[in-house]
Amino acid sequence: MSIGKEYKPDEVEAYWVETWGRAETFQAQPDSAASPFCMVIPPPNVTGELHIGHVLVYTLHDIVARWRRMQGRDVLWLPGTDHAGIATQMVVERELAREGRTRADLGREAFERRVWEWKETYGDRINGSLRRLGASVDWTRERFTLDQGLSRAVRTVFVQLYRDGLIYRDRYIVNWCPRCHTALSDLEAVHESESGKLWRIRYVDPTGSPGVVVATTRPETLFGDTAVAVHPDDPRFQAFIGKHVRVPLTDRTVPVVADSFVDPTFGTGAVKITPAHDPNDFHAGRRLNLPQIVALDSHGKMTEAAGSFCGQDRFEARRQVVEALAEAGLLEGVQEHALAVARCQRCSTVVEPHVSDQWFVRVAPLAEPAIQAVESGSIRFVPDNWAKTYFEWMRNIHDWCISRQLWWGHQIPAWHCQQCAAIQVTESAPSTCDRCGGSVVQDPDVLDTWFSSALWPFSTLGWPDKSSDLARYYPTDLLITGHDIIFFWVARMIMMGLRFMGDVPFREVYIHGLVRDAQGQKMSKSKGNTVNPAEVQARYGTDAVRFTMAVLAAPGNDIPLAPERMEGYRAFANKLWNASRFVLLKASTEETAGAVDSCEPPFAERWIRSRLQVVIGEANRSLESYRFDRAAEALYHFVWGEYCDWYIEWVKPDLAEAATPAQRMRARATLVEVLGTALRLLHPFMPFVTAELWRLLPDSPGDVATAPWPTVDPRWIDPAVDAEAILVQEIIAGIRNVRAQSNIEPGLKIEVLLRVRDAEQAAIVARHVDLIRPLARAGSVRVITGELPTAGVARGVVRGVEIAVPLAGLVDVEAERSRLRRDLDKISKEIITRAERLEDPGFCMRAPPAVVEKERLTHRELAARADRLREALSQLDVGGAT
RNA sequence: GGGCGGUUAGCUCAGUUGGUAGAGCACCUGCCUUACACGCAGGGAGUCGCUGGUUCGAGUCCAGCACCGCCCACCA
Repeated sequence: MSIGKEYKPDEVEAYWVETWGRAETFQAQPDSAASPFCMVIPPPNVTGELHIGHVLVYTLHDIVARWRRMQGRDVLWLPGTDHAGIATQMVVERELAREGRTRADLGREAFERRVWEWKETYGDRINGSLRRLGASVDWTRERFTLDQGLSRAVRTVFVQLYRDGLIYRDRYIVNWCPRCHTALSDLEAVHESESGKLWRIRYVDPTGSPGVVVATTRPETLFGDTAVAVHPDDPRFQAFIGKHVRVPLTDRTVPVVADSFVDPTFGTGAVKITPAHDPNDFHAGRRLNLPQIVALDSHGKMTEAAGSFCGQDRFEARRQVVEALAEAGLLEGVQEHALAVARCQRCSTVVEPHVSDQWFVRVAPLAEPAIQAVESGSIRFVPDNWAKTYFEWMRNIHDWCISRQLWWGHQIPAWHCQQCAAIQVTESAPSTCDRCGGSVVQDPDVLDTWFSSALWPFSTLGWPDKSSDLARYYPTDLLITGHDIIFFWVARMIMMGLRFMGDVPFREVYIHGLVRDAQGQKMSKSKGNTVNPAEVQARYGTDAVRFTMAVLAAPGNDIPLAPERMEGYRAFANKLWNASRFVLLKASTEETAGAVDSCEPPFAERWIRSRLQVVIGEANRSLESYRFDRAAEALYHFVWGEYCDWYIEWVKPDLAEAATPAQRMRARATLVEVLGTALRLLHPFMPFVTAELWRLLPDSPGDVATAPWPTVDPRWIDPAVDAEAILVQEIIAGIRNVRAQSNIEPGLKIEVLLRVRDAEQAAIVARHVDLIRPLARAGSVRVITGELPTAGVARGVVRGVEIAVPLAGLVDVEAERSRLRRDLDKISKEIITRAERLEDPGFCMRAPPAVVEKERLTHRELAARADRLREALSQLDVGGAT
């Protein structure tokens, strides 16, 4: 076995990606007696690339998966990809555009074939990235939202919901993207605040009165006006209600109607009603039985209804209409006006309210039980404040427009009769119309991508068949996802799961933050601050990237990803590597001895084992509550701050020639055992380096991924030992501090004198002189019972233990004086605050006696120490003078 | 308009039940000490957003304010 000075992630990762990729390590074991633990992956876009946000989610998933697996659970982490309707179609259309073609040139079938080719070509990229991340998914159960099984699930759900009256078709005003040429759901129309204008336009009364001035942000839609509305109680307009006014630039007149939805305080108090181009007006139109006039077509261009403006783009038309109004003397004013513009989530085109035939899910009846499930605790959000967001949305939910005028997706299982226009909704194509016998044609629309995603937790497990996987793994245990898709995905999975499985789709939902850049800015391609996963994995190692994600994943917080953090955890991986290197070099000896068990565990061993139990407990508690950050931090601190910084240093003498064989064996065994446990604890976070090191351990115990998860052995927990070790460590640090502050040559062996507070401390120091001496680079360490010498020494104090290093002639008098003064200053301030507290009768009477007593003791001690410092200072002056 | 978060060291953030403010990074100083310079040792650094209240005692509990962020929304 050879192990280099540097951890080289690329070689190690390549080996393990290969090993884990071909082995069946991560295949679920449905026949095992182990209790199942299931997660479904939030499916990435099949033609997309893994971005840094995926790295976060999948790292968190994998931590849980590996941890649960090591705990002995039968883990199923099910992988798969999403067909991602609009997104994918756009990508392929863009490719076509480069060839100078459109999807219309190809026709639907050829276009669909083209997208499938894309999927075959690029679908593997995402899986390769997932492998390189170390994701321990069950590849034998991989799914795709458009594969046969899932498509059948989609059709089954659609048909059932239709028969239950929860899916309906309506000619309705929807969000329409004129560029993508499809309807969008409310969620896919993203509102952005922009500055616009509010125009005041006069609608004259043909009978002669001045008419009514309306306020609008969209003058170009006036060609679609079919009424002007005012508030029924608005005194300004009483005379006009029921009369007709002329729509500017046209010959049409429309009635002035009264409706209480009009806000008399806004604008002029009168509003034009354009039922075909404004959601509000659409409803008003339905209420008031107004006709619809379509002034804008599905491409956002003016129709013939706009007369001479016909064919113009909507924004151009707006300019020209305003101009024409001004010329006609009908423009009464214009003002700046902040408005929320809805844009297409995919292409940012301004969304147009558009009346068309669409399919909808009646959501309210589905939402009710979904709210219940979270209220009752059947589903738990982590952190739980996300439940509020969920409730807020669910309680105000609107029907969901699920039809898209796209070609890539699940075609709606509805057939239209070409003769009688009857609609049949069935899972497979009927041969003829069941009403008139005419020929039928399938509805051309496809379903919103999120429709199939909503079924993911059960469709992937075999539903609608009663598969054994479904029986064993549904409900899944945990869903990990971002808050940005709580409405898109989480809520809908809950509704569909409850409806079709009669049970929740998952018991817990962990909501992670968004990955941002080091300055906390949102990452975006346009800002150029994105982080490429493959790049950082190559630079820092996958384990470092993963560990960074884990340690930054504080619940409720976004993840500011700074390169320095990844550098830091690359160093940690290297530290672990080198600590292991030390252990392995010491352990790979020919020496064998049997007497290990018979000798008492030395103090350092008792300490590190005690600390180990504590960190195991901490890791467990943290993981149970999804505090990935705490678990990672605890492990980092244990490995680096305790195992490496103290235990390895303390144990070195036991490994030396001068030690007994039994001491050496004991030390080696402990080093290996504690390291092995640390490797197992770290494995979920840093799978590669831990797997490699575990493989190199003596007697090569197999794959760490299937090694048992450590459990706390309470017999080793010893708070007294912990406390004792802390005192010893602080004394060492105190001596080092004296050395550094007094500019004592690093290599020089010094004499150390200690004045302790009590017999207990004296005993502790006496017991551990051998632990103090080498780390303090001291030739001798002596406990003095009387006063410490005040002249010719460098001194310090820690936890009531006063330290003096006699160094005749070597003491830097100036440095020592300023140091003593600083100490005295600090202590004096502390004495004052404590004295004030003790003089406060309120404190003495009301605070618990123990607290008061402790305060009094500390005060006395500090005062005594201040005296000694003053003494030392005066002596220093005397000594310095000589 | 409604809702949800946040404000603690130069940066990013921890701070469990109120009891002398922490970590990582950055910074300064000294060390190639025989696992590791991706390292070792030491150090400096904070009016815990503001104002009031409860309390012997508030970063922590309460109220108000300020600023910042996010989400939802059919006020033209």
